[in-house]
Amino acid sequence: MRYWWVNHSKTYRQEIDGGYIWSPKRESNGTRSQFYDNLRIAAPGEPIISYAKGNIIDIGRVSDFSFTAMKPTEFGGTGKNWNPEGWLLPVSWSRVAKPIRIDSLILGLRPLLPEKYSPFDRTGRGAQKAYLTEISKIAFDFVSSSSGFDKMLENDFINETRSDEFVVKEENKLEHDLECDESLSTTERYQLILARKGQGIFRKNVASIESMCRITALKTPTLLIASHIKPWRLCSNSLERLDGNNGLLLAPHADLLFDRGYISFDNDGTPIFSGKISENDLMLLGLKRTPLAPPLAFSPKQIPYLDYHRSCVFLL
DNA sequence: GTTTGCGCTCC
DNA sequence: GGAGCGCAAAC
Repeated sequence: MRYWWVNHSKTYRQEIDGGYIWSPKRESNGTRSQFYDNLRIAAPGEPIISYAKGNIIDIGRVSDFSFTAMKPTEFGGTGKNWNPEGWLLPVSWSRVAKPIRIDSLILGLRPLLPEKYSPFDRTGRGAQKAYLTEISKIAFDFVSSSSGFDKMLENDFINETRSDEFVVKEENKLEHDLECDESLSTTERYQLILARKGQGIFRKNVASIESMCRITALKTPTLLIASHIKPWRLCSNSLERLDGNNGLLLAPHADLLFDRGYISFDNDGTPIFSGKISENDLMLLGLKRTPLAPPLAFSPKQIPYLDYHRSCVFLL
């Protein structure tokens, strides 16, 4: 169990109301940031303290693993120079009974914060580049006991917002945009929308390249789902959305796990299972039995899509 | 006035 | 690559 602290900047309101935190994947100059990478590390159930404008007003719990998502439209002009591709981490937020001024805590809290990647600088000012920072249990308990929100975290989080809800929202918006896109022909629009569900031309294109589920060896066409390797919502154009090389035929449960990043593949066709899913669950799903489908190497045209899946969808 | 953003420097 | 500083900008 890890404990987290987030320094919201101008997007405090949007993130609390929306039930998430979002960061770019990279700094605007392209370099990595530990504060951004932390969104990939946070796991469901872990607590987060929200800090903004000198106050702790909200406390949250991570409600699902982070996933690749474009900068939320509700940010508007804020964060114009942030990279648009980022991580979205679903968080279930609750308001604390009484907001806490940071000034009343900082003297006691400062010595409990990490030397590196601290959310505050030595003078007690919010650290400029800090976003999501990991704090110790001791630091978390200190804030928690000073403010009496310990029991707010005891409730079950199983019904809280999952990544799927954000994904569906994003897809619906994109679909609406596609319907209104005058630069596309009617049939093209129709096919792109069918492709979202793995139907139409896209499925036909995939079926000409793939013949069975690469996880379960299932071959029955009526049971196989045509799944995008690079997710439909993240494709940059019509070509990627309809390209058969950007698809796999998967059994329904394998499709869901592939979609959510629990499964990916090496270029030689060997399945990779994420450490974020237990061996026992994989066994219960019948995905860890031997022998699986024999690995079949991917073609050079499929590999860029797989690279994308491993780096942007697969759960590390 | 208070908090945040950005560019710069230092190690 | 991370931290600190000063000043500008935003609220």
